[in-house]
Amino acid sequence: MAISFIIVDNQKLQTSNNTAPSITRADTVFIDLRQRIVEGNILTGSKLSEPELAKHYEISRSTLRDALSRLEGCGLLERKANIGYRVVTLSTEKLLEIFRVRESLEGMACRLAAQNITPKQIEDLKHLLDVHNQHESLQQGQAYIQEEGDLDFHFRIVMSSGNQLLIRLLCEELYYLVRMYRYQFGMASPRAKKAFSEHHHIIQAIEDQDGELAEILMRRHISASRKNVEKRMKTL
Amino acid sequence: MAISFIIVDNQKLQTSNNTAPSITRADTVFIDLRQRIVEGNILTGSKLSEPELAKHYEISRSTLRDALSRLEGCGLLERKANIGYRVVTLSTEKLLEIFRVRESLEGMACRLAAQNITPKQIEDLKHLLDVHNQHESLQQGQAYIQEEGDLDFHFRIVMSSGNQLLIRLLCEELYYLVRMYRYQFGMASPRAKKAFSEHHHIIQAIEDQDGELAEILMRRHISASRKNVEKRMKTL
DNA sequence: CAAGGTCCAATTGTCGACAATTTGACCTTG
DNA sequence: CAAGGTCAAATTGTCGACAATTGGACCTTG
Repeated sequence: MAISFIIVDNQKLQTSNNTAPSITRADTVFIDLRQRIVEGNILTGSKLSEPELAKHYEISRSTLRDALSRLEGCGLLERKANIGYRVVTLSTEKLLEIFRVRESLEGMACRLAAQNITPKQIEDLKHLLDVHNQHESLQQGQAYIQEEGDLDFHFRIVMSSGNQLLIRLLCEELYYLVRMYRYQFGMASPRAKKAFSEHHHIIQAIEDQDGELAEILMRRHISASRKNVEKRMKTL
Repeated sequence: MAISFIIVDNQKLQTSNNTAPSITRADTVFIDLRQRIVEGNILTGSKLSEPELAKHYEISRSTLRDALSRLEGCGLLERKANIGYRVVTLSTEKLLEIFRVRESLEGMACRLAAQNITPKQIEDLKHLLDVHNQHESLQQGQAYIQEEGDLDFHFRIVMSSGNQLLIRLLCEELYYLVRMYRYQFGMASPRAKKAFSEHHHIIQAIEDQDGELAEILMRRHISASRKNVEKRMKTL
């Protein structure tokens, strides 16, 4: 049921090289706040009260501000001098902007993955698709899982690109925003079956080490999602 | 002589909408530290001593840490829990990663600029090229100015894309890293004349509203720089 | 009643001090 | 001499308090 191991894996990756995890109080608050924001438990666009939050977490404002500044770095909060932090406001325009950035960055990630991915990573990707396929046939319409699975797929491809900068920009920043939109806009895509097919073709291109094709396919895949949103936007 | 108005313009853009600039002490330290890091006055890879820096700027550690956390958000500093902040270490591998990301993001920026740019912005771009051309013919070999001018060109195109996310990722984060590499690796490109020609073609495609071509040309332009670095890397 | 000014409460920015952790020197021990 | 332990100095993490700024209620004034 719970497919989104993303955050956990992400954390592990950052600290697995060192001997000690070395988790700090600001870290835990950062992670908890991030989840609350992404899942919409803290309302979009709302202003954060530092005294209130500090009391809630039973920490000092200094520690809280440390966590908040990191959330700003992820693009989940905005800050104005002498006014404070606000949760970013979601909008269809911003969502379309994210699609454009993802289209270019993940296209490149595919191109690089085609030449850098390991056999084991390919097997894992294929296995992931199988799992998704089973879930899909068992309980079709469960768009939530489908969407989370989709992001998991994209996540792994980016990780396989081997480009640390790409990984940071997408997996540690943009994908949290993406998840935030999915939670709060609840976009149950009617593209489920098409998306499966597209994922399959993308993996095939990567396995064939055809980076050029893999990039094109991924860009089309994301572009189709964007157009889907644009279409729905016009009907409203 | 001084072409890099980039930072100033950048600041203005952020605060021009509000009535008050509302500059804070952490802001000034942030900006000053950013410049010192980019220009290499603070050594790459060196560890920052919070007490020392706080004393230097005559501020408290809290204020300093505010500035440092923002620099971490820009990708100029790295932080480890209980150990502290370090200036990022530069490497050819990382530089190549940046080129890959720029290739994809700025390609998209060009595509979008082709459909969103205003006539005035086009004129300004052409004027900028003229200025660069004059500087080039007057004192050829002054690679420093050429390189700064090149980044200025890229900067303006991204600004013309109209995509706020792209603008933030490139103009407010990645370009400071790029400038850092240029200052410290001092890559006097032998591509000066070619680059001029390429810039010209890119502007033409944008003016013709041919987004597809503009993207291809920009990607080639950046890809050529990357290959240039890769070639040099092998000869060493 | 609208426009503007004045004040006070609340919030953010900044500070210095203490607690927890790391680092390195020094010592012990096999 | 190498490996590991111990301890102290230095550094980072965290805290609570004060200063500066903002926001809004209330009042004044045309």
